[in-house]
Amino acid sequence: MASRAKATILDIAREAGVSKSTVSLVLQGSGLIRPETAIKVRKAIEDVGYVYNRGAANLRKAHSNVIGMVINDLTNPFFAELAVGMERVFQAAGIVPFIANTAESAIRQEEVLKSLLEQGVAGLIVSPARGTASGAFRRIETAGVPIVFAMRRLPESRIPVIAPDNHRGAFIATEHLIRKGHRRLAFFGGSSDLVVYQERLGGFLEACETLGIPAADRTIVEGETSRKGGMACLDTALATAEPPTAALCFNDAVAFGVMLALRKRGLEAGADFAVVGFDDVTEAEHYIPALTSVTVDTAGLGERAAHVMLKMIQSRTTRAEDHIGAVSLAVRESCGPDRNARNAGMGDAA
Amino acid sequence: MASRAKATILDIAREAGVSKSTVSLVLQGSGLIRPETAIKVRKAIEDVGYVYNRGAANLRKAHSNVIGMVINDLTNPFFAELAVGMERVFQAAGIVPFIANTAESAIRQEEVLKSLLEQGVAGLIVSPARGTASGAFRRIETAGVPIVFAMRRLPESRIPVIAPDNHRGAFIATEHLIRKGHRRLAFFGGSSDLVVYQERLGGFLEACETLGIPAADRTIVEGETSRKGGMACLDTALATAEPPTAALCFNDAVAFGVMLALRKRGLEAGADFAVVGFDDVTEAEHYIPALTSVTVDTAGLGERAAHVMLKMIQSRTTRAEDHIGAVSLAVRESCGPDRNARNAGMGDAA
DNA sequence: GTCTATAAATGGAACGTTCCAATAAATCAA
DNA sequence: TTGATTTATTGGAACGTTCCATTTATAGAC
Repeated sequence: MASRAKATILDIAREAGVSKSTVSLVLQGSGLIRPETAIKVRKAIEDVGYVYNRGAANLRKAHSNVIGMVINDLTNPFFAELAVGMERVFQAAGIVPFIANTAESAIRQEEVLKSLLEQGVAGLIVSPARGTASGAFRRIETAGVPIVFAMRRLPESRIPVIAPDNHRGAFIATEHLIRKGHRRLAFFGGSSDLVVYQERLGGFLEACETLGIPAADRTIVEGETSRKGGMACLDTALATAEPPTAALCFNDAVAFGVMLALRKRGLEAGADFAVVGFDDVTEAEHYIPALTSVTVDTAGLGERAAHVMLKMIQSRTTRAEDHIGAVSLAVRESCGPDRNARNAGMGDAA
Repeated sequence: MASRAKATILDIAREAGVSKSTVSLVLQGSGLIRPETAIKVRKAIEDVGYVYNRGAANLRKAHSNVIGMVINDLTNPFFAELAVGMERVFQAAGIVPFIANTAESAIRQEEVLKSLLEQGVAGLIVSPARGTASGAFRRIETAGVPIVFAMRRLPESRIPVIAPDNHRGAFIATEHLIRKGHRRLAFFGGSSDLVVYQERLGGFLEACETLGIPAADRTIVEGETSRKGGMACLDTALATAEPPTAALCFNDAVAFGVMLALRKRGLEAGADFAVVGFDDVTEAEHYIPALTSVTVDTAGLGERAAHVMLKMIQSRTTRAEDHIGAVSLAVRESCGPDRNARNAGMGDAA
């Protein structure tokens, strides 16, 4: 059925009895072409089953309308939501973003970035993988390709970042736990090689400091940012001499893991141990018990990142301002009623 | 910092004091080049900050090493798992697949496919959006681009499909419910414009037929394939004169919704109403109560699809066999103990 | 020494577009 | 009619690669 070699602009020209330039003009929707000619050409395009060769075109015009979106963990619904937010604005701009997953591997990330660059992307939105080397984006910067980081940043990079206010989010969540009457607090999950971790842990520590929780009453357990990691964190923490009564988790996945581990021990989140998550994925409010979590407006940040990218491309700059999104606490069931009211002082001996 | 115009193969040639052909050969790892020359060239490549222009290359060689993955709902963890399975095998083959999301919109899907085609993809793995027109892939077929469907198929298309055995999955799940003693069964969620729906519903109906559940005791409620859809289905079903005591759900998202709605009514999945899901996403076993679900080995199907694609590209064919994956039932808590044992006959009066 | 065989490197055409400068056709003013 | 202006259309060079056919250098056989 299909013709041997794929049709080109010249085949169309021959078919329609015009020159290749005319066809090109029609393809670009130029107003310089007489309507009847345009119709004739469009018909020929249909007839020969033409598909536009963007690679050839880019050779001349060098701006490619492809935007790459590099995501560190596609199976985390949080990032899927981020992606969806971005897509909304790109779609409106007539752009199809290509998503690539790095599965939290710096090596894979390098391959992915290389491939995207070679493809001639117009811009890159990246949530860097854990353990990304500090120079990993040098190549991209010198290539002059606009790039923005979403959700995560690199230690000393000058690349613009779109992210939630992690410090404040952790602060208000911790404050909430303390106001509920908890005196021995934990911070679960994540690892210190992530800037986000430092920000969130920083907020936690500042709240402890400000509201009078001594260092001795803080338990910090690093761990994988997954359900499994959360389960391990709880086990570790409860094995200590003076176990915490509440935990702020690095993200919701960790929090779900903690709640799971609690249930395995016959304890219940809310009643026996307070749990707060971070990111507020859609699942959080449907969980049993519903998870109290720091809302970061994921899709909104995605939209924001996309807008910034569009602006950078349009103004052919490689610089942009950071954007730190507002956060709030969605209070649900997983940290239970006030501890003071229920059994004041229990466990405050230390 | 960055040089004005981006470096090309000629800049490298000048820098290294060789011809452009030599540089090209080095780039392709040809053995015809003297090692010392190759080293010299590679150094020059570094020095000028060269990035390979795959578009230009494809203009000559016309096979592009890009594979597109078109997915209908990225926020469904089920599809994310599918994507991850595919990535595993593509990565091993040194290919970076680009993922694009259609968000279940046929219009968006058309844009996405067009863009991918223009980019010159070597192949396409597609999970078609709901309501895809029957001719939507004609263009791609005539362009001679290999394409396979994953998870979903189109009514009368000849494009190879990689999917689980939906009919059998639904059959064994239904059989399980009947053997547990349920006599009034429901099928929740999905809509008849999806072939998958017809397959799953078909398995449900065949099991009912075979095991003696009369049509009058079957409740079929179509609905969105989401939590929300599942909640609505339960409400509808329980409002009937002779409500069902068990339901097979179109997928896990629907099942989660059903369990949520049960809880809202003070009922519990397992004890008061049996729920079985389909797809067995990782969340299923962590849910409370853990969801009984039809396991389809999502990641495995993803790998399979990727392998088939690779083979098609390699043998430059556009045809391949369908692959129907084996399924099994992961029995967990959401359909409770045997109904016969617990309170035999209750509700069997009708 | 020359002659052949092999190894290494090269020039040039081609790929499918875009876009500039140029041409051809149509319209208008005088 | 002639020239000037506007409207439509067109040829050709350029974009950055690959790859074929050559050329040049190196080595081996006589």
